[in-house]
Amino acid sequence: MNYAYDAQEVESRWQGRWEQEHAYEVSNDDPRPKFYVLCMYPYPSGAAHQGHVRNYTFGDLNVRWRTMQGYAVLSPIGFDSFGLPAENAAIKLGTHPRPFTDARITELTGSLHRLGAGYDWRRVVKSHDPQYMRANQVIFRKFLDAGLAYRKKAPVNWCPGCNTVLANEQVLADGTCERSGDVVVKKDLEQWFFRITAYADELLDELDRLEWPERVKVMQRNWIGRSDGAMFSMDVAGAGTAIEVFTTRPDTAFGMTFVVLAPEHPLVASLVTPEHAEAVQAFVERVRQEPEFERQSAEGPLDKRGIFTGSYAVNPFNGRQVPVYLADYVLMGYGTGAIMAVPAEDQRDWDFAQAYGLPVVRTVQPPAGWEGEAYTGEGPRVNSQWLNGIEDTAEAKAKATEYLESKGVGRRSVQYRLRDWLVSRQRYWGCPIPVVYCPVDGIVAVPEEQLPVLLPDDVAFAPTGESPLRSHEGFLWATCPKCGRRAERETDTMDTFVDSSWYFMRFCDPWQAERPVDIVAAERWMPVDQYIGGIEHAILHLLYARFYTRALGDLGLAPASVREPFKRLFTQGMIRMDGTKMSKSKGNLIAPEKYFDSVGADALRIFHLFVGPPADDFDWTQQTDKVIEGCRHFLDRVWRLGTGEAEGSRGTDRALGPADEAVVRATHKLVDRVTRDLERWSYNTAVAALREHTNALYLYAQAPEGASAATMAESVDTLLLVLAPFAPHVTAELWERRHGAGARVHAQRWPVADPAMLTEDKVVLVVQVNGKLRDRIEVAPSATYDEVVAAALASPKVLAQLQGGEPARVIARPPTLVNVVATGA
RNA sequence: GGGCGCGUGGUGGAAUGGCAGACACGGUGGACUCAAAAUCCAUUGGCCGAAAGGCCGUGAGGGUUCAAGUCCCUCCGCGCCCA
Repeated sequence: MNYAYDAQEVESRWQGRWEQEHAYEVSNDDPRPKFYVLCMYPYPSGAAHQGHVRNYTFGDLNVRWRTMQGYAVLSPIGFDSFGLPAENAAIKLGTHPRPFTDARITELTGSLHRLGAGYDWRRVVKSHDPQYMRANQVIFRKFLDAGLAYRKKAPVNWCPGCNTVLANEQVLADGTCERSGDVVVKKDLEQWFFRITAYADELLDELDRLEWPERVKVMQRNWIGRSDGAMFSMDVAGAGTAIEVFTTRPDTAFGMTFVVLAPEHPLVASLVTPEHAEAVQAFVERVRQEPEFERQSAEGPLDKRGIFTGSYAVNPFNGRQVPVYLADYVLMGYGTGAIMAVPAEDQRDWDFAQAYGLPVVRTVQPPAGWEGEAYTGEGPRVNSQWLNGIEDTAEAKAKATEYLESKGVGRRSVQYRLRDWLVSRQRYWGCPIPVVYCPVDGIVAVPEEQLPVLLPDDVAFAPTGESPLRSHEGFLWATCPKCGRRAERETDTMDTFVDSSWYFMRFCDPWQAERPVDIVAAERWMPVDQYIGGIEHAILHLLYARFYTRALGDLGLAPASVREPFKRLFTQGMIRMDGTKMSKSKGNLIAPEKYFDSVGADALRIFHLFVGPPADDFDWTQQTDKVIEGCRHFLDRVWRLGTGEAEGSRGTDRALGPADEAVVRATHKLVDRVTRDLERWSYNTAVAALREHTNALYLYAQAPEGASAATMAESVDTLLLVLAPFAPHVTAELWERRHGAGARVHAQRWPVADPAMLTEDKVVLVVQVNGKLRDRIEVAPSATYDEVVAAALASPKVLAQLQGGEPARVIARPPTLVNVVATGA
């Protein structure tokens, strides 16, 4: 291909200059108003892929644009450098994860430089840096002291592929590991947890205040899953024991016709009557083998999924005895592991009742003609004694709860779907949990002055499935900080989501050696004004980071005033190929380096900005290379404008005519369009406006009457200014060529359109008859209602449509539209 | 099963209830050239027509409105989240 300029030469030269000139370094006492732009820091998997390019292009666009608008922009970058792939590679290759990771970071850093992204490289944070590990461990200690970190035995998700436990958030809906795809199994293990549930209400309520995509907020709301209801106990007839149940619908309790327990409920043994013992035991055994996701799914024949225990519970509302069943879909982990079943108002209970021949008692009257099964809508209470007639569910719930409280058998209760965050991982390449187990003192945190607990380098990686820390004598054995006896060191490391839960605050002052977060610097920069990343982090990372920000603030480790880390969030679409996400593990990568070498980084950036709405997924196809070529073609045209090559019939200065004035107006319009498009994240239409203007300037240059040199120069300069955040290298080069050595386009002020120049001197009046376009008439922008109506009714095309008849009605929106309604319409 | 989102030319996509298809990719024609590449210009939703022009057209069907891709209802298909 013959290109108008040498992109590789221009790009590498400007990348060097930005670095020499410290162009995107910002000091914490910069007097300008602050703006914090952050892209989710990458896991260093090697050279950048197209997803990175897209993400960091969006970020850099914001950084450069906001800088030109006069902000002190904090634009840091770091590396999420702990994690399983490095360890798996080490096992496979017989190397160590550290040099492997460091090499990948070097590669990725190279890609980011070649993309031309403007970062404050002094502020780089890496998860595996000893300073960062120390800070992580300091935070862990504080969590432990505050009761936010605790250890308990629990049935946890074990991934046989990763040889470690996983957080609930890392298990997909089909019961497989989000990373390896293996089926996750349940194991009872002692593990470390973070008490994220302590913040459940706040995490839920304050979602409303965030400028985040609605669907991310919905996902978080669902994940937290707050249910308001009541808890109450029911005596078991003749057993001297009671079952505690949680329900969101205490108002329907008169319709309870049975009770269902989770098969692993501790009361099961004492409830089963001798004649049912054998069958129940077999059932419990079978359910234990079922993966949890199957138990929760609505599929499968219900008559195989439950069993009668032989016992009866007493409904405290009406004293009636109802049979007690076990069913696999009731889970011990939610509520109390026991539910009251009201088939009339719950579809799953209805299905169960049908399968086992249990009665149905309606307590909410469905509307006339109701043909459905369970009815969950509003209606008057029936068959419910003192609740009868109440229409409002909230009122009925409150009355039912009051009744339970007055009888001393129950109370109002709020349940969450959200569980505490399991943070232990039985893997090497992560931040060690800084505790030791002393035979006398039990769990003892490693004192702050002994931190960081580092990972030993002299370890052997073998595919045994066991962390090499378990067999490293030097690491394993420690001295109890309290009594000095020999103590065993914790060999579990922290979930890598711990690292990413607060790194954005570390960037504010990564040199702070004493504390994880420098309070003054964080007060200066936080919250992140614009956070950019993938939708796949909608729950995990974004929820953990919100929890951490609050916890650190409450413990005095971060500014208490900062409750939310990310003020505005943008979630970019995925790059897909053949219907799946483009990723290294899928082996369908199209490396950006190839395009850096051919069309250049600016063209690839323009492509990612232009190809569609940034939030939408993009399918990479055979035609994509052509589109990228086209983006380079656009930059070539800008180049020719910038260097004057395109000005074929260069006009001398002369009195400005209508054509020149049209270009001036178009230039103001360009500024207005691009600015508004940047504000609304509509980069594809912004690029369209830039291309449109470039096309217009080409035609202007070739106009037979010639172009005004001054008008041309001014318009091209403005084009370069607003293109500068999109294609930084080529605009930097052209600006310097046009304005002399040392001139910097990115140091210019972002232009502002003159509102007076946004109006046209003529507008097109659209004339419709019965809503159909019939004519276009040029009128003055100041045309009045009467004038446009008169113009429309004078139109021969309108007259032809009216066929001599009178219009029934005329609607006008001067100066652009008239709709003539003919008789009969 | 529930919730949310999305269906627009050959393709990616554009369109505060007011000209559907901006801007591109691809196609077609032309200029330049010995020729090609590159570049530049024109044209490009479908159907009828020599043209002027007309008719149809935003997943399907209905509705609201002077006017619907856009708002409302039903259905179909796809995607995501929760079950």
